[in-house]
Amino acid sequence: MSTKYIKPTESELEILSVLWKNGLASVREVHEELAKTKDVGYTTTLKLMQIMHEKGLVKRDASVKTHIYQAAVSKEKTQKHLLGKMIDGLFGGSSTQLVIQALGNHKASHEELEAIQELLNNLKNQ
Amino acid sequence: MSTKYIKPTESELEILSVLWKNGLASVREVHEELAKTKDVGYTTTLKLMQIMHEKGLVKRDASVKTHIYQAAVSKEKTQKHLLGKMIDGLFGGSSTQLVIQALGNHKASHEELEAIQELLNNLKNQ
DNA sequence: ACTAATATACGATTACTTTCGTAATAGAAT
DNA sequence: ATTCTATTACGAAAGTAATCGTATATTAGT
Repeated sequence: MSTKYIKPTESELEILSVLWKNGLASVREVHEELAKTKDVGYTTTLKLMQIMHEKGLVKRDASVKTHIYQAAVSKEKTQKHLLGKMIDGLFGGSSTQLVIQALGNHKASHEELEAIQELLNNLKNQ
Repeated sequence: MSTKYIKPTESELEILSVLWKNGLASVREVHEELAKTKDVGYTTTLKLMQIMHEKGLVKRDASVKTHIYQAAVSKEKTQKHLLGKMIDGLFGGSSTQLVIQALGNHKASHEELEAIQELLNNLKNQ
């Protein structure tokens, strides 16, 4: 039995992204990062991170005045969940369809294409 | 200048999926389909489809008693939009990262792998 | 024409998300 | 110690999404 997966909201995902990049961060640091691309108040970020803590999406060290947060859910698992949901809901369960769309619409460098080629070779030889 | 993209909500996406599959459908038909996997009332589906009509997500023929709906947004464009958003938000802008995740986590048949290979070859030769 | 069945319209409620103001608290500076 | 500053806590409001009950309208059957 695994604990229920909690789907982060969009704003929560933004915060998780910062934490995944930084590892550890105070509310202030997360907020500064968000403020670069978004017009939002400090207490809003704070509140969201508190809610995320209640939900178990982040952990925090509250032993010091300025609480230090970190993600409690892994980037990979979250990606996997949301991707799976998208594949099921939008691409009829076919990851291939999604891959084709993704490759078709977004430019990839030669190195990236090689990386995919390698993965593809592995999958073929199974 | 293009008209603003309207992001369908999750429930709206479910309805769009039915319409993309059926082409044309009444509220009743859409509802029956949703009811297979979801516990929801008829008027809820109706209301959602009315809202979608206001938003321009669906078209309808209201000249007959039982209105006939169809999607007003294409599956491909919607996929592209949501995929792009996901790549930017969750995969650091790298479609390759997403492709690798997708291929790694979800089984693909030999035929599907070949289809991807072909696409890959095309991309390489550009 | 009347009744039953099925549809739409619409408002209200509930739930969830995001927002921020204000108060309380802790630490730093003087 | 007092003041200033940065932080957390908390509650409430605003915004968005989903739900459904009830009223109204339309059609088909008798």
